[in-house]
Amino acid sequence: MDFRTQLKSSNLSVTPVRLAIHESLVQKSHIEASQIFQIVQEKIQTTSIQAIYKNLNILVKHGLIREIKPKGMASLYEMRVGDNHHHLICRACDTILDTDCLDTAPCLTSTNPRGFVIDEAEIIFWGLCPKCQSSNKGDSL
Amino acid sequence: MDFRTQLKSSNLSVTPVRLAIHESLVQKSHIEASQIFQIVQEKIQTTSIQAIYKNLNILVKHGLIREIKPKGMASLYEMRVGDNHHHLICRACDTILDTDCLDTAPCLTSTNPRGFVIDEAEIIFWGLCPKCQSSNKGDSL
DNA sequence: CTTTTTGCAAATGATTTGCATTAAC
DNA sequence: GTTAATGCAAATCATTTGCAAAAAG
Repeated sequence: MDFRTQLKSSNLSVTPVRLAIHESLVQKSHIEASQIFQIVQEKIQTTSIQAIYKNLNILVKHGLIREIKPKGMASLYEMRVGDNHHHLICRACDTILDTDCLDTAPCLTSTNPRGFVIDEAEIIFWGLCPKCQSSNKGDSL
Repeated sequence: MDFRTQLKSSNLSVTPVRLAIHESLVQKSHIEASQIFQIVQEKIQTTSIQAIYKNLNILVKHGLIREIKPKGMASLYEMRVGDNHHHLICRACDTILDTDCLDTAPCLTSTNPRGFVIDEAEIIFWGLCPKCQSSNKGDSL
């Protein structure tokens, strides 16, 4: 499904800024808001970093883009969502690579995907705790 | 090894602020700097949030505490380090639970640890990429 | 007595909010 | 026309930096 259609499906307006954000993320994955702003600005000189942030938040909320927040870095954004892929980050140069799920539990085995020497595997599971499942708290998300 | 000893092993001074930070993290895990500040302040009224941050950074760097940075939240700190445990976060109430590594690859199976209904498993592998292994970049870390 | 840490003030960086103008539907 | 998005300004929040005074070794 193309991005315009995705926007419409989420009842979001198709605007030049949103299309430009999409383009920037197709061009380069795992980039932060300020970098997106720079790329969008080339097309739309009058845009603002605040509009970028507002849109990124909206797009994340509607599941059109994904946000990752590695410790020590600003939030990074990417187009790939809901495909259970993960990230390899180099401590030295901040290079970020996508990696599909490994067959063996990655927190136990220091397997060596893409030539990385891994010293830490950090996993966060997002969901609803037992209490919030039974209450209505989950509904508003 | 007790915390004073750990500090000395890392050539760090044993100071009241550091001991109070340690106490606060023993008291409650996965708390952010401002919460640590509040707890430390009860003991040491004259302390400052900046001293807390400086110490947290130092302690993280020396591996005495661990930092986690879930998207949408401030950095959280905990005493458990180097034991390959991971985190379950409730989207609704922000409850955070520790979880040991699962036997099956958690990104593939939406297993249900601790009663959580998991909708996303986010993994970040930290390490050195092939290029930085061969250069001297990794040495300074 | 030398080095490290602290407390304070100020700065920075990332991100959010409010509101009037403008563009999408 | 009505609703949603934009651009701008200002505010907020998390975090860092610089420096002189105080505490630790």
